[in-house]
Amino acid sequence: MVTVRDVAAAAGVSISTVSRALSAPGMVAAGTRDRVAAIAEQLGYQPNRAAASLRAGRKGALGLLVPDLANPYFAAVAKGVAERAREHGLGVFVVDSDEDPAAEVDLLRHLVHQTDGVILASPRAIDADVDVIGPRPVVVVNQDGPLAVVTDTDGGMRLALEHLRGLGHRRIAYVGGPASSWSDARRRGALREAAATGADVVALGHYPPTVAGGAAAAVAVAESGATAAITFNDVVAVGLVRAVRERGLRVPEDLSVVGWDDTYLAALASPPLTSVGSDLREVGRSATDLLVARLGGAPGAREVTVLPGTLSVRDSTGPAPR
Amino acid sequence: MVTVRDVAAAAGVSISTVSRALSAPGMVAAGTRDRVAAIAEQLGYQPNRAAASLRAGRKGALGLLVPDLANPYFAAVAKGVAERAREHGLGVFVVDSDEDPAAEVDLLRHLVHQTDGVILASPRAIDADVDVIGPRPVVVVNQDGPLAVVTDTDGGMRLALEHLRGLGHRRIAYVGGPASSWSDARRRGALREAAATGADVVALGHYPPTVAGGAAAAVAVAESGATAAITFNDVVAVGLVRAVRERGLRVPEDLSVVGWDDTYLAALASPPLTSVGSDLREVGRSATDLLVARLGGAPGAREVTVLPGTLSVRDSTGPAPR
DNA sequence: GTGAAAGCGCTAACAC
DNA sequence: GTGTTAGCGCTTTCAC
Repeated sequence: MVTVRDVAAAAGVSISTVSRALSAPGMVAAGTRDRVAAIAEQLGYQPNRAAASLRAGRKGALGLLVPDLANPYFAAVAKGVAERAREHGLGVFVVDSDEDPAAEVDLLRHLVHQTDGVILASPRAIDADVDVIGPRPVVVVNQDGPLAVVTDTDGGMRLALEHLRGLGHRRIAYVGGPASSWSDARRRGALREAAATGADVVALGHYPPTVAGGAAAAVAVAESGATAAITFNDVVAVGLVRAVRERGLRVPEDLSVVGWDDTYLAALASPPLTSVGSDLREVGRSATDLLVARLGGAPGAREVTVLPGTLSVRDSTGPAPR
Repeated sequence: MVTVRDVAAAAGVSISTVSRALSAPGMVAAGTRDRVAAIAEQLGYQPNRAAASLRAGRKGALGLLVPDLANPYFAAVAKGVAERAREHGLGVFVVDSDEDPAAEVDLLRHLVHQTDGVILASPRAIDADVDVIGPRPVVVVNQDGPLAVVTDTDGGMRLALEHLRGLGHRRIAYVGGPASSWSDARRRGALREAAATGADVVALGHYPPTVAGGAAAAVAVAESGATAAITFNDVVAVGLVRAVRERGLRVPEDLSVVGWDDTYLAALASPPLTSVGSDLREVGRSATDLLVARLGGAPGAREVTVLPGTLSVRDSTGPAPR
C-alpha cells in the first residue's frame, strides 16, 4: 500500500506537504503541488479514508435511508444522491428499511455513526428521533424538518386540477394514500384550498399505496360521481385503471386518471399515465447539496428547498364524458 | 463521544479488555465480558469504525456497483445485498455508473479503496480490470468470473419454451438484447441447444433493452412468422406489446409474449406479463454471502452460485392462434 | 485472563 | 511555504 510517506520520499518533501498538496492545494507552492500530484498519481497513491476520517473526524460519507429501494420513486432519488455525492467526493451508505418503520430508528442509529450526515427519504419516519441523530445534520425529503427538500404539492395539485377542468371535468376525486403520509396530508390541504375557491373535489381514502389499493378505490370513485380521479401515486393509478376496466369502463373515455410522482412506470403503463411529478433525481441532488452545505458549517437556520411540480400529460386523461 | 477508555474506566478494566470483550468475546472471562457489555450498552458506546478500520485493515463495508439503480432489476438485487450485508454487520457503499461503461472502471477503482470487497452487478465494461481490484475479492452477477452468481438461463429458457409449446405454439421468436450482454449471449446459446433438438426458434436482434427497442422489434417478430415471442427483459416486452397492439393485433390472442426478469413491472403491465425470472433479492443475498465467505479467507478456488430460473405465468401468453 | 504499549495513515497545530 | 510532531480510537502483539 502506497502511503503519504512513500509519496513524500519520492517527491523529496515532507509528509505534511504531500497531505496539503492533495487536500488543500492553496497552501502549497504551485510547483511543489504539481510535482507531488504527479508523483502521487504515478505511484497510484490513494489516501486511506479510514485514517483521514479518524484524524479529521469526518467520515467522508453520507447516509441515505429509504423505505424501499425497489420503489421507482426512491430509486430515482437515490440516483440523484449518489450522483451528487460523488461530485462532492463523498461515499453513500444506502440503507433500506424494507418499509418497516420500527426498524428505521435502529438503522438510523447505526447509519448516523458511520456518516457525516444523513438524508431521510422515508415518508413516515422519525419524529422524536432527532436525539438519535445527535449533532449531525439531517435532511428530510417530503417531510417537516429544519433541513428539508419538498416538492410543490400545491402547485402540482393546481396543475392537475387545471388540466382536468380544461378537459371539461367538473367533479374530481382524489384517491388518498396512507394516513401517516405527510405528502397525502399536504395534498388534502391543497384540495381543501381548491374547494374553498369553488372547485367540486372529493377526497377518498385512505388507501394503501399499491395496485390493490387503487383497485379497492374503484367503487368509491364510481360512487363519488367524479369523471376524473387523481391518485396518491402511479402504482395506485395502475390499480385503479385496471379495476375500472374490469367494471367495463374505459380510460380515459369514461374516467380520466392522473397518477402522481411521474415515475417511469407512468410512461410504461397502459394507457401511459398523465402524472403529476417533479424531477426526482433533482430531489436527491438538492437534498445532497443541502446536507453538504451544512456539513462543515454552523448549525444554521431552517432551510427548505421547494422543487416545482410538473404535469406530464399522456393518454390516461381525456375530455369529460358527455 | 464515548470511547473504549470511558467504558474501561467505568468497568474498572483496561481498554484492551473492553476491545476484546466486544470483538473477541471468547478471549475474555464470561463475567468480565458481560459486565463490559452491559456498561458499553448503558453508556451508548459505539465503536469508531474509522479507528477500527485503520488499525485492523478492514473497512467494515462492501461495495456494490450497478449500472442503474432505477432499473427494477438492479434495485431488487441491491435490496438483497443491503439486507444480507446488514446481517453481517457490514455497510454497503452503492455506486451507480448510470449505464456509462467508461465510468465503471474509475468508479470501481474508488469503490475498491473504501471497501473490503465489491459486488459487480452486470458490469458492462469490466473484464481485464481485475487489476484495478488488487487482492480484494470481487463477486460478479450474471457474468464470467472466479466468484460469480448467475441465474439459470438454460433452465429459464426451457421453462418458457415448454410453456409456449404446451399452449400450441410451434414457431417462437426471441427478441435479443444488447450485443455486449453476457445474459443475451447465454440465452442465444440455450436457444441453439433447443433448436438442435428440433425446436423451431428464431433469435432476432440485437435490440436496445428499452420500450423503444421492443417496439422496434415488432416488425421483425411479425415477419418471422412466430406466434410467440420471448423478450430480453420486461421493458422490451412492454414495448413489443404496445407496438403489436398498434398494428391492430391482440396480446395474447394473436401473439403471446414472455418477458424476462420477472420484475414487478411484469405484474403491473397491461396485460400482466408472463415472465421468466429468478429471485432477484436472492441474487443479491447470494452474492453477498459469496463475498463475505471470501473476506477473511484465502484466495481459494473459483466458485459459482447458480440460482434457479422460474416462470411466472400471467396474462400475456395464451393458446396459439387458429 | 488481563494490562501496557505500539502503532495503523493521516491531518492540523505549531514552529521556522 | 514547508517541516516536525502529536495524536484521532482502536486492535493486537507481548508480557505477566
